[in-house]
Amino acid sequence: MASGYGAASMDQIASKAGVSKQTVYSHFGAKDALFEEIISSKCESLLGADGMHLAPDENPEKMLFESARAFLKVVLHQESITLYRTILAECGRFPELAQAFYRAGPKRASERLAEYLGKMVARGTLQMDDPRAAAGLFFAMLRGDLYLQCILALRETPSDEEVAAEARMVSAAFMRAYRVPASGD
Amino acid sequence: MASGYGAASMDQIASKAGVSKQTVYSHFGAKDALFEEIISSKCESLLGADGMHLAPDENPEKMLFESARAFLKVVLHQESITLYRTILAECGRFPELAQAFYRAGPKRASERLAEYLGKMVARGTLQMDDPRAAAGLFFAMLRGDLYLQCILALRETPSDEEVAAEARMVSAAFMRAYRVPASGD
DNA sequence: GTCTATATACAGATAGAC
DNA sequence: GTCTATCTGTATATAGAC
Repeated sequence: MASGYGAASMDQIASKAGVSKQTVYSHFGAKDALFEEIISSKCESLLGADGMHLAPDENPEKMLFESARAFLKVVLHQESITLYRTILAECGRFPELAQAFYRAGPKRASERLAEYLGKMVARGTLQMDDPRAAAGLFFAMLRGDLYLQCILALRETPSDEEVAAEARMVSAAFMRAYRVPASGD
Repeated sequence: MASGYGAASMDQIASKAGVSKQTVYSHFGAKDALFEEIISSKCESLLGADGMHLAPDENPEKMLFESARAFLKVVLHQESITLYRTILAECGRFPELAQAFYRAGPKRASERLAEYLGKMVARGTLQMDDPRAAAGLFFAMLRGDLYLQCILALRETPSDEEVAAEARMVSAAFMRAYRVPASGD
């Protein structure tokens, strides 16, 4: 994960695993098969367990804020960032890994939020034409400047306070865009 | 650009350039120096010329829509996507390239938009606490699901119509979040 | 099953002729 | 300045002993 597909040699891998190279080949057959197994496994373990608890009876801005914080916590984690970089670097050679990543992460999270937003619209708590598009925008806003700087390795992993502030800003902006307007607006 | 730093061999590069390997070495000295020259040059040529014409006297939603379209046109271009993937893959080995990318692209665009948004706030056309944060959210929304799918090579480059629709959706959402509320709201 | 030793290929970089 | 030929290291993958 630290070196990427090309730079990580089978010698290094065997050495770090404390076994010989032949043992690695006995278990996985070839380098590309080992790589696919590692990456698809990481997609599930890192992105699979989302911490979103979208209770329809709670205050929606609070729910959005907590979801935002949980999402940022996951995607800003160093392992997720390394995973994302690795998949992007090799998505030409291993297209199925990009799909596994997309489905386990962004797609799943967006679908769950869209379902919640749909309920809020039905209740008259929020107002929007397309809950799926709105959910996409919500997570897109969370992949903002802070995320970009972390992905590009231009800054350290943010503190919990910075993450909370970012989550607060995004959930507030989302609410301004999709709240139910007061009468006269 | 098509292979990335590790997989692109100096033999291939020399062959594609129609010269011998020694000629490449005479001009650039080493592989890393050649790589840095290519990438930083691409950062400027691809991201430097932004097509944003932010006229303060025009309708702000129209200005935002046109800026959104121009931004998407650039970042969804195949060359920009390849550049971004390459920089992410090598940002550990070449941190200064990530900086050059960030400054030439996201930072520059965001600063220009923030300046425009500040003017709109001063005029009372828009309403927001932090124009820089709002500008960041605007471009973050444009790096949404469509962008993510292109980056991950999960779909083809979108048509002009799809780009326009995405730009329309984002500029509309931005306006809903930052418009000046009517009296009574 | 796991090891050491090796086959084969190709990488980045350089020497020296023209 | 540009070429061909070569040095040196290291990669993936395999053979065969224990």
